[in-house]
Amino acid sequence: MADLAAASGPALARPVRAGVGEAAAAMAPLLRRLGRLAQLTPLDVEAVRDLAVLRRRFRPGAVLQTEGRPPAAQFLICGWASSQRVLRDGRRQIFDFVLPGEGFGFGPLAEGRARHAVVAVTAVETVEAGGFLEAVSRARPGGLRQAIQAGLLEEEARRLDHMIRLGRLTGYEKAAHFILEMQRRSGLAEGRSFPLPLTQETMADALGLSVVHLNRVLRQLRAAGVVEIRGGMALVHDPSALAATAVLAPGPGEVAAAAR
Amino acid sequence: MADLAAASGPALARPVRAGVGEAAAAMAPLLRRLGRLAQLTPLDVEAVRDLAVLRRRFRPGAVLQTEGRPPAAQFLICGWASSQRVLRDGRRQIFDFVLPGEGFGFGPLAEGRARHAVVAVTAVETVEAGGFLEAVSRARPGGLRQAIQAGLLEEEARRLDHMIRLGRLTGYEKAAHFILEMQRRSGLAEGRSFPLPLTQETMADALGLSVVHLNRVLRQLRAAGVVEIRGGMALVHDPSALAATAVLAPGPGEVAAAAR
DNA sequence: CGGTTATTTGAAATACGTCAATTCAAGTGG
DNA sequence: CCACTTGAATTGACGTATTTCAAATAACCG
Repeated sequence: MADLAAASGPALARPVRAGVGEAAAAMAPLLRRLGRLAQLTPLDVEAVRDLAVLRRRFRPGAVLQTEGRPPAAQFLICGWASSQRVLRDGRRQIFDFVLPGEGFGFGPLAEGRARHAVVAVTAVETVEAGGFLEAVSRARPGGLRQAIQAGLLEEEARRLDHMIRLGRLTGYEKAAHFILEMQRRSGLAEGRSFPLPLTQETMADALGLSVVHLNRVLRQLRAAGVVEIRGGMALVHDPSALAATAVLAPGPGEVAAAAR
Repeated sequence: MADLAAASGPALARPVRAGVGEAAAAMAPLLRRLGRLAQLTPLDVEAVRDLAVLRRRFRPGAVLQTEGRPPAAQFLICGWASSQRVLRDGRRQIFDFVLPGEGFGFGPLAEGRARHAVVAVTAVETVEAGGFLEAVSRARPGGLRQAIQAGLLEEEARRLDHMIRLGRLTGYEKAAHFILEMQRRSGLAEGRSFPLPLTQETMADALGLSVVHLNRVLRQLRAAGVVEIRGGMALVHDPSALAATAVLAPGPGEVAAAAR
């Protein structure tokens, strides 16, 4: 379990304005994801590209959104962040991760005070998207607005899966379930490997396990030839075994088959 | 753990149109709750009262909303329901409960297919609120729309609490945490007792525990003189001990004090 | 009252957490 | 290039939490 009180000192948010040169390229992950969620017009793409000027850089442990404060809509350009809460006695629960191209602080829940903190897990770059989004979506209700909406829907679905994972899966199943979700999310579900830059402590706090137990469960998955995590990458050796172990609700496409 | 496959047979949704006579009185719980969430105009109140004609009755176990189908916005007039999902092997996770006066199937998530089923836990009465809501909120953006929004925010907050409960609390803490949440939700937080019409099996499926273990944990809470559940009522003997055991995020009002 | 469902309890097995130590990997400064 | 540090991954031993199985009440309902 992470002692976050100790970590918050050296890792305070330290924004750094980036140059404008490599702006367009940096926004690629965001455009890719938004494009998958909805059809974007050339104007939408332009607007997103312009966000690059607002890039800010943070180091691991930096607090991107404080619990109890009104949240500001942001996109994550690169790196991973966690949405989490820490109890008084130090226990931590991670609710969700924010991957490159994903956003946080959006949605109707954005009004009032944030119910969860968002913390950089790796080095991270963000762009503010508050006022921008309002302007764009008001001008043209399609594209971007729809993409954000779709993103919120996915987040909602993930949270339900996460609750099942936390409440009704064993440690072994939790790990498999989590890795499978991350594979699907990475957009590299076809390949055998994808980036998973999380420490075991972080994963443990997401899965509601102790670090030691997670470690053992991962060893079992490795020994069974199912999946292996090494050097920030997950290597899926046996996709079907992974899917079978992760009692996951059938993915999109498998739904129709299961109905029969 | 509930074997819901077996239960679904005799408990199919069986709507029954209710008379119009006692209409106004029946909507009291709904009006009370909506009124707490936002300021309602006399016109709003009128509109809600008119919903009474659409009342439908269900028996315990009836499916109010099917997973995978497009949801229909509804209010629960009386009785309790659970929002849940059941795994292929019978394991069940309850995400949330719907109490009298609360709604489900609202929000942006309502588009597309429902990610969770809603099932009557007790005998239940509902009213459809789909088209009605659209009409009212479009005509006047205040009151009702605001109340629904506030309800969604509360639901969101509850889910985060639920995740912490599932992932990071012990069985003993889970039970206390849950009972405290239900007390606050009942609107009877001042009194020492409030209705809690759930079987231990249902609570266990919400808390991610086995029925047997929940039973033991409840016995401990009873023996410690903290709280007792009997005959569908929860009796809080020692409120401060209950709050201390439930590692719950401080309630509204305690927040300011904790900030100092 | 009889049949069903919920609660309760005991005993045994397992999953999981904690404590403590060791190994491993990646810097960092000499 | 080599100590030397630091943080993460790994392992063993042990204690506790939780589940499972099985059975015995107890409460409910027609």
